[in-house]
Amino acid sequence: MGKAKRASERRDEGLSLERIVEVAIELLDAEGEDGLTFRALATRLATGSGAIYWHVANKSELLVAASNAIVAREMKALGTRAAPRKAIRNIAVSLYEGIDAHPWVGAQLFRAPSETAMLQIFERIGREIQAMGVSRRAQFTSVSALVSYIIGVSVQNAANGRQHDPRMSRAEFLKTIAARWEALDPDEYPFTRKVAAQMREHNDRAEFLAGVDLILNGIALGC
Amino acid sequence: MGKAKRASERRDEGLSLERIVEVAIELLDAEGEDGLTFRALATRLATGSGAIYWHVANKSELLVAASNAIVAREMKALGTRAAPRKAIRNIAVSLYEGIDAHPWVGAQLFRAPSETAMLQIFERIGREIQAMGVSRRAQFTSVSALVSYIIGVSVQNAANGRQHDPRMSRAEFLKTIAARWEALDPDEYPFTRKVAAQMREHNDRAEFLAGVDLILNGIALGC
DNA sequence: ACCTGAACACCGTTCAAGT
DNA sequence: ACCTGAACACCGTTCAAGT
Repeated sequence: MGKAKRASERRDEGLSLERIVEVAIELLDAEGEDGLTFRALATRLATGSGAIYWHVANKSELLVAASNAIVAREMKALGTRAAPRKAIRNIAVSLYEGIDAHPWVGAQLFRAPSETAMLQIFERIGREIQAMGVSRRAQFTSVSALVSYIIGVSVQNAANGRQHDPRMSRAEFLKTIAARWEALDPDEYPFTRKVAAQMREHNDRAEFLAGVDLILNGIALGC
Repeated sequence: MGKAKRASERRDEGLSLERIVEVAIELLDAEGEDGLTFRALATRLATGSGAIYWHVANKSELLVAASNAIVAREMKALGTRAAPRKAIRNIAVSLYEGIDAHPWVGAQLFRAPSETAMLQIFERIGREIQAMGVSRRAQFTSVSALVSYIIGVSVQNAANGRQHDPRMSRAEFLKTIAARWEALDPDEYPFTRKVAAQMREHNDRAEFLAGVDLILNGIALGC
């Protein structure tokens, strides 16, 4: 052993999959999904666009690798010691914030659900559900529901963030939506009109966690 | 009144937004998201690609219109009379199956969450939550969680369906995945290995509905 | 007012040619 | 084994010209 795997560390010369993925992530974060082109990538890597194809089969594979890298990073950063419910909330928040910071990960997770990424999340939540004492036969359903909810809301939140003009503040944005809700047809949208005020004041992250708790309560009922 | 709005009915001549959207949906259903190009659309409509731009601003707007049309159709087809919990399950199943039959709707709902589509779903579920007697202050959170879960899982399910080779049966597919789960590293994936058998036998639609019930149970606890 | 279709700018991907 | 970069096929979108 000893210096056996030095090669994987610093290599300023030549391309490598890691280097390509790293620069792809930079591009995606800086300019969004449309910013990632093989031409832009090649320029930043000071090479020809064809060279990238030596290390990666196509763009879709590159996106999978990039989003796997983010999910793995987020999961690794998690502390390991917390009570089960608290631990699940931590995992949920990490993913929510990770996807919020890298919205393209969300899109990717949905376009081509990556098994490796999903498995990591599934496993972490599964262990906590087990620790909560959920019955053997309810475990699969409980974990599936939680994972789906957490990923689903995180991705929707990230997609929503890209929707509105970034010069508008969050408060202004909510105000605009709430005003639109209040102006809806009273016969067609009675309920939505009634909760418009709550829409104006709600906090997305808090609602997300409230939803996680709702599911956890439902799960706890079963055991 | 009387024959005042006849013009909106049959017009075999000339283009119209409705006609364009209709053909776009046919194309999307038949050949998937990549099949929708302005050139293919123009050919099917027997016109030039530029003509379409007279009726629709760009491709993104066309996708929004097409997916709104599907959601509206699905919501309209719903019966109106059922007990609240049953009604919510009906809405959930309609969306799940609608998105399963038109996977591109799912992708679209996430790429650019359409306010009109979301509002329709939010309103329908909201009325039922109100009918369940959920307290005023818990209503917004309850409906948000349900809508997020229902849309999220439906979209993920549709995306998963496009993943694997269509020649493989569902049972074969699950068997393959379960085998892969069982072969995972015992130290890194103890939980996932343990539930691999349940993965092999689970039914996606049933798990989806079980998740809805979990949330409904959590909601009912609060009131 | 509405349609036509060539033209433009820009992609992902391939591949013969190089080192 | 790995890199280069021109070439190919294919997009969305625009726009001068038509009716």
